[in-house]
This record gives sequence, C-alpha cells and structure tokens, in this order.
Amino acid sequence: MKIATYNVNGVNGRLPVLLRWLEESAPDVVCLQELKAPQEKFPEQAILDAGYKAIWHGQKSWNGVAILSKDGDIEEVHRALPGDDEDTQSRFIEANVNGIRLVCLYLPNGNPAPGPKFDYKLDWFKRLQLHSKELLSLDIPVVLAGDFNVMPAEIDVYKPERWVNDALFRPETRAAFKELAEQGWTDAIRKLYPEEIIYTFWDYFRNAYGRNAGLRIDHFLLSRHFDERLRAAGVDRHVRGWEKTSDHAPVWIELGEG
DNA sequence: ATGCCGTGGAAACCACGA
Repeated sequence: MKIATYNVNGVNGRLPVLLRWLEESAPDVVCLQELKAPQEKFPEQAILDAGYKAIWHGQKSWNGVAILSKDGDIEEVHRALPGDDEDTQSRFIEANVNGIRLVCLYLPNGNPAPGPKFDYKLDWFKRLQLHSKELLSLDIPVVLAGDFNVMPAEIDVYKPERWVNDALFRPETRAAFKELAEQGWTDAIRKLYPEEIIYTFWDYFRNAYGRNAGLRIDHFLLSRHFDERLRAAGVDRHVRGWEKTSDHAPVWIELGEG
C-alpha cells in the first residue's frame, strides 16, 4: 500500500498538477494540505473521476485538509485536533482507511516568532502530543502524515544557520517534534535514509528549486506496528519542477503486509 | 536578512505562507 502526503497550496488552482501526479504516482491513499477552499468548493467530482473517494475539511482562503482513497472506504474519526474548541482553523482530519488509522495534519507555520502565532504553533504541538499519545495507547497501526512545518534536524535545512530564529527551526519547535517522535513514532524517511539530504519544500523565489535550497518539513510518523512493514519511502521532487506547481513536493511511503 | 513568488478573496490591495 502506497500512502502519500502533499501540500498542494490551493487545491483548485493546483487541480491539473494534482490530477497529473495522482495518475502518474497512483498512491492508494493521499493526505492533502492547504486546500485553500471552502467546504463546498472542494473539487470532489474531478477527484472521483480520477478514481478517488475523499473526505475533507475545508476553510475559506486558508488551511484545509483532505484524505483520498482509491479502494478502501474512508471512515472519518475526527475533523479537528482535540483539545481546543476555540480553534477554528481546519488543519486536522483523521480516519480509518485500509486497516490503518491515518491522521492528516497541517501544523501551524508559527511565524513571526516569538509572538501569538508562535504560541499557537506550540500550543497546537502540545495538543498533538496529547492526542498522539492517546492514539499509541490504542495499540493499532497509526500513521501521522502531513506538513509539520518543522525541520527536525540541521540536515533538513539547506542553510541551517539562517533558520535558527525561524518558527520552523527554533529550538522549541525542534524539541516539540523530538518529544513527539520519542513517544514511539518512526520518521519514515529518516529510518530508510538516515544520512541523505532530502527536501520536500522549495521557495518559489530566488530559484530555490534550481539551487536545491530546500527544507524537509513534510513527514510520515509511523507507530511501531510498521517496524517490519516499511518497504520504501521517497519524495516526488520532479513534481516541484512542473508548471503552476505547489512549493511542496509529494512525499510517499510504501507499506507491506504485516 | 529579505515574502524577491504565489494563492485566494476582496476590491484594485491585502493576508498569508515558510
């Protein structure tokens, strides 16, 4: 089973790119972030025509997440990260699909830091830690996938010294990601490629993609149930070179049977 | 060091992103 995560940066503006990539890559399950579309403007028919059922949590202008599935039904479990009824940003959706509990998340950016946006990011992280711990206690196969807006280590940044004060790389942010991972989650890309420079995002300007000035911020965290099931993982980085493309590239994992 | 590009929505600019 192939699972992918892709921050599309506008699901309608990006529809041709998304459909082209879906056909080429043919993932079984997909997590999308940054739909930038209200609930009723999600391109459900085009996605159905491409062979995918979908559930989504839209929002006008910003955020928005979706889970797509080619074969198995999608049984929604949550459409908000528990822990704050006041949080109206659509950054989280969780479902049972193909025998897996799948969390699709779009963690807040947090800039400028320090400030209220950074506080929101750290608070969101805390809630995610609490919820993730709960998920681990269920002792079922769980995948956390999405745009975490964190570069976990220096190897994940083209010029780490320039990012130390950025909300995506500040010590508090990296510590929060480390604390989460240490609950018992495996960073799929790093498990298979512990030493390689692998990026999932390149800025639109200053030819960042051409210079490979990238960041690794889109991640798969796997519960221990997948220790023997992770077969492959990668980034479809060529998609970042397409016309009218997102600033993120799709990331994927391939899982075998238990 | 930086929103230099790009999207969406509202209103011919602004908020936001990483």
